[in-house]
Amino acid sequence: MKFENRQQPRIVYMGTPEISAIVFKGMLDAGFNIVGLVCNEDRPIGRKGALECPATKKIAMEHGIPVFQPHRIRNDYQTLADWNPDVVVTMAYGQIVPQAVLDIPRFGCINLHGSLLPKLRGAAPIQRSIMQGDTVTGVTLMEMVDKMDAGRMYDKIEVEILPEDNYSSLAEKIGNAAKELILRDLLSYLNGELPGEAQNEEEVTFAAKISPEDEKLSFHSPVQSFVNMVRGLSLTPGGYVLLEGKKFKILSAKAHSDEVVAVPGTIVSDKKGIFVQCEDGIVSLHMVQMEGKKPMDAKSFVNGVRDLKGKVFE
RNA sequence: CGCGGGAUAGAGCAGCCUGGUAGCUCAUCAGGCCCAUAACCUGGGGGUCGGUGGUUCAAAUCCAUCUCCCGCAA
Repeated sequence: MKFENRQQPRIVYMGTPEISAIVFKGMLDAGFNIVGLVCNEDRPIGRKGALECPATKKIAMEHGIPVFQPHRIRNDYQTLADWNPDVVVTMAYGQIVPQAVLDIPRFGCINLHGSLLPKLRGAAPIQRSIMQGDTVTGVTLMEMVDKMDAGRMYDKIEVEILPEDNYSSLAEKIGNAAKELILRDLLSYLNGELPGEAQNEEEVTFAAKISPEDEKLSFHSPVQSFVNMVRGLSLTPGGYVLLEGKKFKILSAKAHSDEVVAVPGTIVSDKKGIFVQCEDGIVSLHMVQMEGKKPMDAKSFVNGVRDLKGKVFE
């Protein structure tokens, strides 16, 4: 049989955060028959311990779509099986999907991955692409197999990374590209019109999850790599350095000059901003956030601190 | 009761411990200097000091309580 329209296939969508919600909502708006959402559990967010539900769950509730939030999909997937999907579409679900689940839908499980595979397999492709200074990345529609991001590739969309992009802005672009990709390809995929191609294992690179250590920035690096790290971590979680023992987040920064006039980390000027020495030049900090304070532009920060010039970031 | 920081002019902060009619930097307005300027000089406007009670002759400051914001941990 052949799927003639978007109402026919029974689709289960798996995804948790905002970027995934963009795709999820896009599919709903386009008229796909999504019979259920699988997302991670509600998590206590913030200081009050109030439970916050995933972005995708909010969309599902607005559309009256059943939601399944297994603690461990590895052991708990009967609900998904009961939905009897023809296909499972995943983006940024947040858990490893076991083979037993991959075997449920007769047309398999497909995933939208935020990189141009085989580059940047893994948990944080968007952040890592910025951190390593890439100027182009993208989204890949791929088959899910029992090995992380290793399945056949069916289609891709390239996304340009502009110098002013950070993780947040790029994630939004990737989310929209992913939406476009799934909308144009899903029926073709189900009808067997996308042959796909295997990934070249020799070109594989990995995008490791962002760990707390990754969030600590160092001025002992070239200006451009410093700026790329800041971009890759912004707006959340935000890279930081220490100023007199306190956490000082740097949410945006820009290369300023190639002068070297002090040891890395030294604030060489606090006129109209914060200018800090890096290994091979000076970086200008734009948005910053002191521990316990709101984010503010560097100029405002300077107004409230005396004798900032000459201090050294750790 | 998870730990901690904070709320003072449009913005960022100081003052609070040791109560006595509010100060700094920036922005803004006016004037000046200058070939010129985002630079510099002079002067001005702008604040019920988060809310509510209490102590006191007197509260930004001390006590109680409430609201909101943020960092960490999850």
